[in-house]
Amino acid sequence: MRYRNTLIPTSKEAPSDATSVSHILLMRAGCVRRVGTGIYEFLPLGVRVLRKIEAIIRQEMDRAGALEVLLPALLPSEYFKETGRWDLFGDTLMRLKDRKGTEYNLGPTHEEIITDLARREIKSYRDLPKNLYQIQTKFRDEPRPRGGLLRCREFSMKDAYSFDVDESRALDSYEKMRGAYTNIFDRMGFRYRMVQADSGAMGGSKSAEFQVLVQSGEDMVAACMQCDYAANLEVATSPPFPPQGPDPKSVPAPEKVHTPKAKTIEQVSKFLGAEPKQFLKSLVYVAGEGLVLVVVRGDHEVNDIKLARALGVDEVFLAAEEDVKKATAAPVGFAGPVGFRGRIVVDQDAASISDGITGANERDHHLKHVQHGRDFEGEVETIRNIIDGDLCPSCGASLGVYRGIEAGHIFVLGTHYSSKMNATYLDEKGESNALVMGCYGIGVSRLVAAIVEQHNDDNGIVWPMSVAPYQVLITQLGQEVEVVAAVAQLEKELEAAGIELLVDDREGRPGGKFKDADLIGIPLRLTVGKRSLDNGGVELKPRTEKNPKNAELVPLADAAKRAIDYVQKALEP
RNA sequence: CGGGGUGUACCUCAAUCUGGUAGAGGGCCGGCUUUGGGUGCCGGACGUUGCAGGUUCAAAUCCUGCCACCCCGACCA
Repeated sequence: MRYRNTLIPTSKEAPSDATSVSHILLMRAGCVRRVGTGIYEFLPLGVRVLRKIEAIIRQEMDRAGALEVLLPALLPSEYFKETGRWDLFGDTLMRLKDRKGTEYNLGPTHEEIITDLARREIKSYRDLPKNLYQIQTKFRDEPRPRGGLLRCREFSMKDAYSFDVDESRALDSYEKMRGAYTNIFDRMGFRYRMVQADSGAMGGSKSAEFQVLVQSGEDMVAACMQCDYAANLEVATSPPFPPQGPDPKSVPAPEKVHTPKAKTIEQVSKFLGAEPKQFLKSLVYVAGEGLVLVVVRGDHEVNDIKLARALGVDEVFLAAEEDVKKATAAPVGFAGPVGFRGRIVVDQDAASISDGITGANERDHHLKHVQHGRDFEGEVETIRNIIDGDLCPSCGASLGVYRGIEAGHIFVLGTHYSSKMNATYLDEKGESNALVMGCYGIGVSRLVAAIVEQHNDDNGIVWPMSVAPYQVLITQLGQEVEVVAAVAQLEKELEAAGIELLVDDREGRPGGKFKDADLIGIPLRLTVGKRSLDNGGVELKPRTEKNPKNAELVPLADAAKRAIDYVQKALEP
């Protein structure tokens, strides 16, 4: 492809509404443009990346035995009404009516539609197992789209659904998908972890997320530095700390101390000369109807989702200042479990402190020598966030906490949808059973952004070869006859070898062309100019090589072969 | 939905506080110059200042209402 014949509108300046690296670079490199909040158009360069990603996904899905289908995006409301998700999805569902007033929604995901297909077309155990997938546009009225392609209202997703005779076969299907996903993310050059996730919402029995590790990620993941253990922060665990402090029997009775104006853990610990981990941090939460006093170690933080799960409620949030005053009879900052009338929940690592410091429920006062089980009662749960340095529950090594982008999610669904929609098959005995399902998603357009988040430098994008919009870029400097001829010769040889080639044949100064080359991030650059030819050939420089002086000068006759070798080597597994 | 911020040329932004002919840089078109990391100069096109009201001799600027977008929190590929 000749640059003059394509449309790659690059820009020196970052758009004002972009904050994430991927958003800025995809815009600057002319890959995408914003049309509305959470709605993007793909320009030629961006589409090529998208198609590369899709091709890898298709290959691996097909190889795992999945069958590609294409379901509609425009869905009559009856399907979502049948499972109750017409109401459950709430505002997130994009709804519309036709001229007759019939209700529709745009598909946010396709469990209902695929289950409908299955109940019509899959009748016998002989038809099983089946795994059907599609790559298709999804619509969700997100409360807050953000980060460019990272979180959109219209986005491309690969979704697959497996159907099996029973739970154990469903697990086989799940394992196959796990393997396919691993191949997919490996081939795209990601740094990622497969993590345990909270599978509650979808009603499934087993699930894992594929988290791409980047600073700008929305999710928090605790991952072991030694073994494979990795878990979403809301499900991550760590072994209980050994009891802290002196022998419990030797601890004197609680003693009230005056701590004027010291409210935060930091202030009080400084005032009393104690460490934060000796504190019983007490927080008042609203959970369902009532208030709950939550106690964690001073250097720990409460995880709201873990807390809600422990309490058996949908959600919890910190009580307002007024409610705290009412509940503790003291200003915020002096709450404590001793004498607190109401429900108390204690984190296991706070419960094991034998000699703790905590609020006295009285202005400017704290209590020393406080001990769970002796001085106050409270249900013991694990409700704190895992932090850097906590121990791995699997192997005992150190955990690290990372930010991640959820790029894929795999679930065993069970019969959640099939039983609601009466999707059954006949087994060998002629008995009717519900199909056992699994579902498997990958955010395809999100992957474009995730790749850029992980593969960039100060000058722009650095595409991995497997997903690069073009594999090789020829930067032509000058329009002299011998330069034009050399470029044409290289172009012919490379295209004959099936290399995806972009030739920057534009007029313009070298500086600008080099800047654009780095920005759009083609993995290998061949520079052809009068100077290089006089020096003996063309310059070959991988995008990963930052120093232009390290470009390699190769004879014109060898250049094409060298480039082809480079591309092939980069594509090897 | 709560909190914070921004709307001026295709893009990035000044001018708004203190009302008085709407500007710069980049990009784009034309010319000269330059030619290995965003050359320099000259000329040119591009605007209902988000929308609707109001105040005023006069509104980008002040007032009221609305809309859009971005960021921080509760959901998700």
